[in-house]
This record gives sequence, C-alpha cells and structure tokens, in this order.
Amino acid sequence: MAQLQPVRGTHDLLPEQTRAHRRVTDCARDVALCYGFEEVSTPIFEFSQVFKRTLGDTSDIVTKEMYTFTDKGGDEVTLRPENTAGIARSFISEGLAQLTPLKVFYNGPMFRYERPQKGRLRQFHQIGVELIGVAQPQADIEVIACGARVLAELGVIELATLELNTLGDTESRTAYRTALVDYFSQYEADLSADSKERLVRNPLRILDSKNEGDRKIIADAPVFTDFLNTLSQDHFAAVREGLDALGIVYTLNPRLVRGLDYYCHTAFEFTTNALGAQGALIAGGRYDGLIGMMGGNETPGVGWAGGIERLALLGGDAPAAPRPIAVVPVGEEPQKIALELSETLRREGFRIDLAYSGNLSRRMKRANRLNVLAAVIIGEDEMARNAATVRHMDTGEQEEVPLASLPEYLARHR
RNA sequence: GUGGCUGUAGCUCAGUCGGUUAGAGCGCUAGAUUGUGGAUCUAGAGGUCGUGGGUUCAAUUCCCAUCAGCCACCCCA
Repeated sequence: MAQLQPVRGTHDLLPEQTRAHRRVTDCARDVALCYGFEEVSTPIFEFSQVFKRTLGDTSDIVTKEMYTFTDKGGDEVTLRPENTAGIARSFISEGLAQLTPLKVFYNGPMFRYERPQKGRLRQFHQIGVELIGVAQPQADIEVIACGARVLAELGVIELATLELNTLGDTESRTAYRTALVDYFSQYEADLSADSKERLVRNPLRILDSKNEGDRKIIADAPVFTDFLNTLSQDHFAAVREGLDALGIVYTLNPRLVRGLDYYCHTAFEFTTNALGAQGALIAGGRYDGLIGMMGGNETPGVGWAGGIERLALLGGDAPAAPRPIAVVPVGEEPQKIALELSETLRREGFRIDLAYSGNLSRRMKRANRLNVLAAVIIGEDEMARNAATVRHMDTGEQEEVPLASLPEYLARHR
C-alpha cells in the first residue's frame, strides 16, 4: 500500500469520479457553446518562458510551484500551472489575431507543486474561457455571466458568491502600488513576516492578509478607488451596470487581488465557504497587457478558470452509471452466437455487456451487479426457435422474442 | 514552505494501559438453488496494524524518522 502509491497530490479518477468530472466539463462546455465559445486544447507543457514571462517573476506560481524540467534536447519546459498563458501563446504563434474576437473554452489538467489539501491538488483540472480582442466592458460582462451560468447549471450557484473588484489600468495601478508601498513601509516593523515579503513582491496582497496585526494597519491604508483614473472608473461602472441589468448579484471586495501580474481592470471570483479554505470555484479577470507582454500586438482579453475537482465536490453525488443490457448465453453453441448478437445490438446503438463465463446463476448475478436494464438470455432452447428470452430486471418479467425483432423490441422497452 | 491531527481487511470502523491464533458490519468468493439476479441461511478468502529504524525478553501498541491524507496558515482553481 505504501510501496505503490500515486505521486503526492495526484488522484486516480475511477469511473465514479470520472463521471463527476464529466458532469462538470460537459455542463461547462454546453454553457460556453451557448455563449459562443469554441473548445480548444493547448499542450500540457510549454517552454518555461511562456509562464515565467507572463505570470510575473514574483508570483508564487513561478517562484515555487512550477513543475519545470530540462528535456533530453536541453530545452527547459514546464507543466502548465494554468492555461491562459498557453492560450495567449497559441494566439500569437498560430496567428489568431485575424480571428478576433476569439472566444475559446478549454478543459484539462494543470500542475502546481503545492501542499495538498482537499480541493487542492498537484495535478488538478480546470475548465475555462477566454475572450480575446474585445476591450469593451461588454466582454467582461459576458464572461462573468457565462461563469454564473455554469454554476447555475451545475446547481451550486446558491453555495457561491460573486466577488468583484477592479485593478484599474496600468497607470492607476502603478500609482496605487506606489502609495501602498509608501504607506506600509512606515509600519514595516509591525507587519507580519508574510506581509513584509509581500511588500516587495506584491504589495496589493497585503490588503488580503488575515493576520490581525496587519488588519489594523490595513484599516487606514490608502483606498484604491481614490487612485482610479476616469477610464478605469468608467470601465468598472459599465461592468457593474451590465451585471445589474442581467440580475447577477455580486459583492464588491476591494481586497480581491490577483496573484498573477497580467491582470487589470475587472477581477472577479466565485467563492464558496463550503470547501474550507479552498474557497475559489471560478476566478478570472481582464488581462489586457498579456499578449503584448508575450511579444504579440497589444490585444485585450478577459477570461476565467474554474476548478473541476472543487465544482465536482460541491455538486454532490456523481450521476449514475449508464444501465447496459446484458447478453447471457447458456451453453456452447449459444456462446458462439452471443458475440455476434452483441455486436449486432451494439451497432443498433444499444449498450451491451456480455456475460462471459459461469453458469446462468453466476452470469445473472454479474448482470445484476452491473445494474442492467434487461438480460437477453439465449440457450439451446431459444436457439432452436431463433429467439431469446428477455428478462426485465426491475420487474422480473420475461418474454421470448424472435432474434430478428430483438432490436425493435429492446428499443420499445429501453 | 510553517504549525497541528490522523494512518488497523477492498470500504466504514472497533481493539490491544506492550504479551500467545487482531475483530465487526458492508463488500467479495462458494454452496443451499446442475436454465435465472436482487432477499435469506451456511461456509470461506482477505491484514508483514502506512513504511523504516530504536527501546524491550516481547512492539500493531512506546520513541524517532519517513511517506501519505486531512485541518489551519500560505496560495489559489
């Protein structure tokens, strides 16, 4: 048991969990399609530069959480810790600028070297959308509405609250950042160790500190709204107006900050308190500087990512496994035609499970365990009559049906 | 990365104040029922008590380390 265990923070997805994940991804994909997004996939690893350049040299992800290695050709590559950078890279290298506005949906594994907890894994899975090439607040609104809709369709919207903030444009944020550093520097000695770190790495993060001492200092810190220029204010106002018009409720959270450098203007997060400390279900925002930062033409973008494991945990029980129909041969000859019969029925679109071995009792037991809808029993007797006995497992009723009309019969009783 | 809790059968958990063959329920296998599942009864399989080391006549039990899970911090999805 201890000898052969999965790598820390990774999980096997057995049928039940896979069904739970698929419910989330299928639902999200359907919703995203409604909003005009198309599904894409980018590679699971990229050159490390893709992430280093975009996520910020000081972000936790880059400094301590990336799975980075040198491949046999000497290239330094990294297992993707998130998918926005990969999409942006693809946008540039595939020349997708001519397709703007580009709307994509993705789903897949991400990797972060973190200390595992429930809802926090080293290999985890995300769904997400990106809307690239639209600077107008309509894009922010549409993207947020899409996220809200995914949660609603999953039936977890009641457990979530939408938190909203603006990070302003670069000009506003730089001014605010400077003011914050000035302010907190006065109290540097009283700040928690974490916050002293943050003072140099990401001063905005101090605002989010849970440390009590920090909280007192934070109470009198400069407020971002005082530093927002008109453009930033207008953008944020328009986003709020749009959400109001759509009836999407949100709470303003001035302390909502993004860990990644490329975000600006709208930042939002659908959070829950039903998962302990792992509260973020869907998080995203606007990243107008990202594509330019990577070397493409300046192109605005907005998007979000959602944690599949977290959404699946909240979503309750996995959907039931599909109920197949069992083909149960009894005897040598029937055994031979059972394979053929199974294939025929499968071609007709039925989900067929063949009872491989044992006496009839054993095979029926197995069929029962698979929760089959019906058992198609075929023995010497039936063969002689070119028929099969169909037993409906829920009622226990059974009926002999000519082989030729079996598909039609089963279709009626499906 | 920091602090804490936990680790006994496939699953959920009892138990041993250190002492001979470690238990239950569920599940699994077989039989009662040689062409009929689910219910019932009977029998059976399954554990180096997470791993490694130490203390001891003796360790699943005590100590240390390690691995893993969980909780909080951190970070976020």
